Amino acid sequence: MPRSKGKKSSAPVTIHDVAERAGVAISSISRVLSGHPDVSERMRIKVQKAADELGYEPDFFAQSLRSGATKTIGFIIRDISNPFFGVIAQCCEQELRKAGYSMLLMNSDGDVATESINIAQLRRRKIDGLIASLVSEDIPELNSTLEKLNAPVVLLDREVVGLNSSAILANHHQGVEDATLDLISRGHNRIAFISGSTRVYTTRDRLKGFKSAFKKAGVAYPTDLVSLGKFDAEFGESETKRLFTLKDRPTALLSGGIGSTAGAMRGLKKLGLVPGKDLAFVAIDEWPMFDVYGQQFSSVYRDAAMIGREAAAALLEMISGGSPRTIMVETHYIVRDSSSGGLKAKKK
Amino acid sequence: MPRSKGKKSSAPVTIHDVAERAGVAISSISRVLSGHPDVSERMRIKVQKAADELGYEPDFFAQSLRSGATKTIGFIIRDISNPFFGVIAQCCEQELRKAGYSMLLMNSDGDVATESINIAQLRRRKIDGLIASLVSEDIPELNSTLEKLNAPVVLLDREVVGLNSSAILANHHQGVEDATLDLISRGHNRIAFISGSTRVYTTRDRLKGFKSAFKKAGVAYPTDLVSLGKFDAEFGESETKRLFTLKDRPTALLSGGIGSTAGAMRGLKKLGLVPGKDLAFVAIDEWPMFDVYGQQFSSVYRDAAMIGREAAAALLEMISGGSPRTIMVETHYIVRDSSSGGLKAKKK
DNA sequence: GCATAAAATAGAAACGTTTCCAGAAACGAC
DNA sequence: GTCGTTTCTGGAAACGTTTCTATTTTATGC
Repeated sequence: MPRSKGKKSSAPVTIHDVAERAGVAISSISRVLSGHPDVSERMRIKVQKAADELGYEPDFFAQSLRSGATKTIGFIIRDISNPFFGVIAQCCEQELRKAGYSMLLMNSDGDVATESINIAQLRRRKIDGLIASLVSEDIPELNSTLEKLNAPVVLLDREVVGLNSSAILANHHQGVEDATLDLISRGHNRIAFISGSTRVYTTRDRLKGFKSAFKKAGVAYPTDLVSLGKFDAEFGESETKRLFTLKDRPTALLSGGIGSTAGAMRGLKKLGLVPGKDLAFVAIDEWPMFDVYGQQFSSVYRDAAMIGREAAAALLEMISGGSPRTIMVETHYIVRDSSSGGLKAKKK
Repeated sequence: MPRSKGKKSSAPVTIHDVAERAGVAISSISRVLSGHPDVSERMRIKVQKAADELGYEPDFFAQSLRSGATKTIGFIIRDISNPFFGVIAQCCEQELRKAGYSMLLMNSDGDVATESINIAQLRRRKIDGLIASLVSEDIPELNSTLEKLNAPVVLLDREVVGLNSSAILANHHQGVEDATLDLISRGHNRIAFISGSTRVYTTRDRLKGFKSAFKKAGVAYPTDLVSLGKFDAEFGESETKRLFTLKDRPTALLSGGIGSTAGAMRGLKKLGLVPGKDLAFVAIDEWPMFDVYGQQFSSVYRDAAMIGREAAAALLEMISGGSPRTIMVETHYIVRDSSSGGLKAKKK
């Protein structure tokens, strides 16, 4: 018995009670409260009064069962404790709330199976729409799973071919290329790059920018310093340790995403290397308050709040019949202290 | 029409379809699938087979409407982009998911009215339980609003008198007292303290620790350096600026909570003051990765992941009939670089 | 084999809405 | 007045389950 008994909490007031009090049919109550046009002024007042007096609130589940609309949006991300996702979720929830929708939050824990279970759960809950940052883009059953949802979908930084969904994509390659070119122009050519799996757009687009910078600069692309695997901190840390203990070790590092950056920073610390001094360091995506920490980190910045708002807007648009669309969000290379360093030996 | 038509998506399979296929009554389907004891093995197999073949999934809303249980938990916090809350939400959601519950996330934006609207919304959605970090403890209608929910409640770091709910409280005063005593022993007596409103337990308990440290040390308590108002960064920044431009300005600062800390750091930066050098600085609550930033910040630490898990556990316990309980989480003063500084003039 | 109890099943009544349909009232035009 | 339209209202049928009650079947003890 999940709902506590409540000492003397009178049974909840239903549409029948209102009908009885107003002395009209229940269908009239429903019509008045849902703003149906064919209702006389006299009826409207009578019903409104009775409803107010009784403090009537329509039962959500009965409404959803009958009408099919749940006013509920699913939100799936790897990990809500990642502050970048946190900002997206916050802004998104605010926008959805304004429009009368509530948000069902689920962490996928970066796991394909968990993600799939979550989507199934959301389908049973008949969500009106889904906003998701998927673990991977090329899971075989993914498209059919999402289509079975029978609800509009907005993907965050993912490109799933053949799926009729909206997407909020970031223009990663631009920011990463700018950052890489800056590092090259400072004299670096051994630049390390750590990011997640190439099975998602995010990584592929970052890599594109990284590669094109070397091409544009006419410098050899350091294949051995590129490490792509997972977005989490564990991977970032172990790969940082590995790369920075190589014989011909890198002089600069780009870390892709909050998780990678966290891992990289921890790894560097354990190796006793200081960003901005012993190496040049650029983080892709910012931590909150990145600009005020004692040490100033360079970054490739994108506006998480805007991503959240745009995702909500795109979804609401689709719910009310609009077509899917793709929104491109700009990224910007922000130069701070940590872009220096790593070349002392060579400068001499 | 919120649910898209779906080109040829066959109508969803209902319990009637399964009953027809298996050649039994619909009540038998329900009994088998909900694990009712009075079911023959033959029936169980027959029904299971039919259900599997049709890919039957019970309609969530019909179930909830009839049974009253929604398997949904409300989660209300000020702001999910605060990484401290993010960790709590993440761990909490994981635990709830394991138990078959989903989480409805709502930001209160630190606003009493928004919070109240959110609670009303959750009531209409007949949540099975609520986990909340409330904006304030002494809103007049708060108790009745929460009681009308008719579901168990777990409060995060809040003490609401007369409410029959569980609570996860942190032992703030211990950590704050330790930190303050350390600063006093280093020679500080002009220590500033910024935190949120005293209308919540969090602030009151921190203040208690702050005050008792001065008493224990026999040092005059600097009333003019205590600033209590809001938890957000704006307040933290403006108060930091105000306090550190006083004539007899403080030599140390404790900032209460992630928001205050963010604001304080920004304020100090604008004033050109460096923590650990121009002043001693202790943050109450940690940022993720606090320990690896170039600059090492001292903190009063508490385990957010544990808070999230405990909250989920306490709620699930109450849902299955257990009594409310209060869990006390320890805090620890962690000394890092930023506890130094601020006393150069005096040292000479 | 027969009464009796226990186990298994079917049927129907909820749960609280929305929405369809039919009919009543009101209205103007003739 | 009668007729055809509108405008409004009431009744009832959904929506897809769970659960209560009644009935049938099976098992048990003698």
